[in-house]
Amino acid sequence: MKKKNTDLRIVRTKQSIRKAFYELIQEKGYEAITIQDIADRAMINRNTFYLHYQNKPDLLDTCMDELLSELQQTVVLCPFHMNPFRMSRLETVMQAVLEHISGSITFYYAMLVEESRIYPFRAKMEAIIKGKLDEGWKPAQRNSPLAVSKELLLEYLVSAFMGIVIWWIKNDRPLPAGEVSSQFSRIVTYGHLKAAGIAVEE
Amino acid sequence: MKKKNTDLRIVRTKQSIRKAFYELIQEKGYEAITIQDIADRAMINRNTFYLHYQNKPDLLDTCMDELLSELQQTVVLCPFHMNPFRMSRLETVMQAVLEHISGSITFYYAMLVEESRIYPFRAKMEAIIKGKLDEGWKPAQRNSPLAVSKELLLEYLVSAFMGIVIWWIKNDRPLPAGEVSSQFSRIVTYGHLKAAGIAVEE
DNA sequence: ATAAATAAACAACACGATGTTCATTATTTA
DNA sequence: TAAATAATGAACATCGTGTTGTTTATTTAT
Repeated sequence: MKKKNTDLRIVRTKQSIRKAFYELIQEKGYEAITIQDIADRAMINRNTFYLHYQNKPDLLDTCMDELLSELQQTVVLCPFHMNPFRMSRLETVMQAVLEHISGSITFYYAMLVEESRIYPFRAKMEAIIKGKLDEGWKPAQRNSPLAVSKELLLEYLVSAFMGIVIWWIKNDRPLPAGEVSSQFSRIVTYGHLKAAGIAVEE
Repeated sequence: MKKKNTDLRIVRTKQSIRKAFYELIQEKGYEAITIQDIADRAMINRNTFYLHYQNKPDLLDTCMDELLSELQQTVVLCPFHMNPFRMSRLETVMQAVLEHISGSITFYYAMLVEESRIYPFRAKMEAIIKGKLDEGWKPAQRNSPLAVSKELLLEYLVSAFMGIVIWWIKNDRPLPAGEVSSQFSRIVTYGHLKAAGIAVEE
């Protein structure tokens, strides 16, 4: 049974807060926002904010969960084959995600891109790795049927690289460095099907 | 010409601040640290902190740059072939990075893992993607010479996936969603060499 | 060795944001 | 129409920040 906020004052206030928050996030970034900012923009008293949310992180959580549950829906309902071209599983999911994101691009921008301005460590580290991987590219072969943009490929490599590194740190270094390195290298080089020895429904 | 801090008081103070900061970061996380915390731990007056650093982010920046310039050194000097087994370029760099990280594991943990507790959006989104990709795995083939751990492979896929998504958002959607999806899918499936039509020195 | 320079300590302050309390006013629901 | 409750407005204590003086201790230069 859903607790329904039948009182119009409540839904109206919550809406204004949410709207103000989204606007402010893209104007000055999450960190710089004060409760007073939100109250001013939403044209409510600052106390009223505390009537509905515990604090700023609480509001953020609510917004995140709201949007991510939409994403969840989008992804869960995502069929294995969604069109006549028999797109792969990954391709299908990726496309669905990108299209969902397009509908709420400013919030996703704030959450995923702005974030790296406040915690620039990951981005700085990525830049170093990227610089190294960027050395020694050979020019693309002409008319290669599979050719992808260099920029995209480089981003792909660096992201996977960083992801594995962070996974390794988070899980308290479950494998020796040499083992991780060689497995990573194999996946990158041969693709996930061959590398894994795993069959994935395509 | 290097500006040398010949005054022992300065180097001593800076060292204590740095040490205190590193300790506190792993004890309570960056966000929760106050200047007073650092001053107490370093056994200096709070004002003395402001004599050397502008604020907390400034101190963080200094520490980051210090560590990342070490990483830079490690990576730049990283030879293309570092051992008789003819490791690939990626493998070599990965191994060097992991070994470097092991030497400062607590700071890297704080910067790369703890971060996601403060900005949990990316992690939450990753979990959704991971859940979807985790469906429909087939068991690994026995004795596959290239077999890698499922956990590592899944992390690899999700990280690359998220990296491309963020790249796409950050660069103001430079390609249509369908194009990104199909290129991504190709790289994952066929490996970067075939997918790119690019020869990379191995 | 001594004097000038300066790092560090100590106290005080203004400022801004947070989160809470309480009385009052406005709006909704019964 | 009356009771319930959402919203307002003012006040307050608390905390962390960053700054400004003054005094003490240590280092550097003469």
